[in-house]
Amino acid sequence: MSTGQNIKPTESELEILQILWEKGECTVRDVHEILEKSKDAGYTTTLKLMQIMHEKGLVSRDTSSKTHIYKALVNQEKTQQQLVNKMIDNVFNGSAARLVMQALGNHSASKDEIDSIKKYLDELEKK
Amino acid sequence: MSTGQNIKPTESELEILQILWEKGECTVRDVHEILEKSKDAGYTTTLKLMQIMHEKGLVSRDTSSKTHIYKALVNQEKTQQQLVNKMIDNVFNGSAARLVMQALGNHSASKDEIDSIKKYLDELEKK
DNA sequence: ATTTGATTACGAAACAATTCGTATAAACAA
DNA sequence: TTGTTTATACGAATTGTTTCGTAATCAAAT
Repeated sequence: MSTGQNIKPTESELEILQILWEKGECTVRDVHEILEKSKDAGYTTTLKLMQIMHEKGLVSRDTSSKTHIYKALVNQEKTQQQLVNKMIDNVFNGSAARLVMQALGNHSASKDEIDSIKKYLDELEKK
Repeated sequence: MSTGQNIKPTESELEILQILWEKGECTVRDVHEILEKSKDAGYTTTLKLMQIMHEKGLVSRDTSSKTHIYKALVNQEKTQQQLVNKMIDNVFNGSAARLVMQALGNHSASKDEIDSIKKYLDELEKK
């Protein structure tokens, strides 16, 4: 039971959100240039995606100058939370613990990572 | 790098795989009756999905009797692994730790769950 | 044998996501 | 001004997913 919108970015949209979350404000070209490195798509494709994201309310757009400036409107953590919860339900039958173990098992977490997770668990347990 | 197939079940396919993983062998009706509880779709929809899954090699099908018997062909853990890795990349910028914390943060893990995760982390750290 | 019920097969519609070609407009340089 | 470059807008093709109606098939009951 959440008060917020129901966000469901597609995969392509998520790629773009990632960039916007990191960079803050971006033009289409900014985004496209980063996207290009890992993906093979034309400029107008990126443009169209970002326009659609704007229609959906995922991003804001400043059109005061010719080159428009985009910014993520959805919160990174909230979005991540939503996607993780969905995956827990959808893929791990509701068990957060199993997801966690699966995540750590393969993805070879570093010792530092493991320690920070432990600390986090301790915190969590106090409450 | 990975030797195995590249599995990418859709959301509906995942729902069905969940059931097959739990139940083992199933007819379309078996699956459909379970699906119906949480979802509103017709019988032939479920049938069609399972036929497509068969074409894709996600499930096996025994057609020796009129009522066909389906079984998951893709491994549960491997599939989960693949999806989690994808999410780590796609949503958490490569940080497993962040996914873990996000997963535990909200989804109100029980004390038991937390303890079992801690134990798991200890094991992991020994290696 | 005929009817009834349950099953699979097939095809197509409805919808959503992705991609890109082309048109148009603005900014800028010559 | 005129041409070049860089934007956005728009529409449409393509592909993938989900849904379901209808037909054909088989088995079991009458």
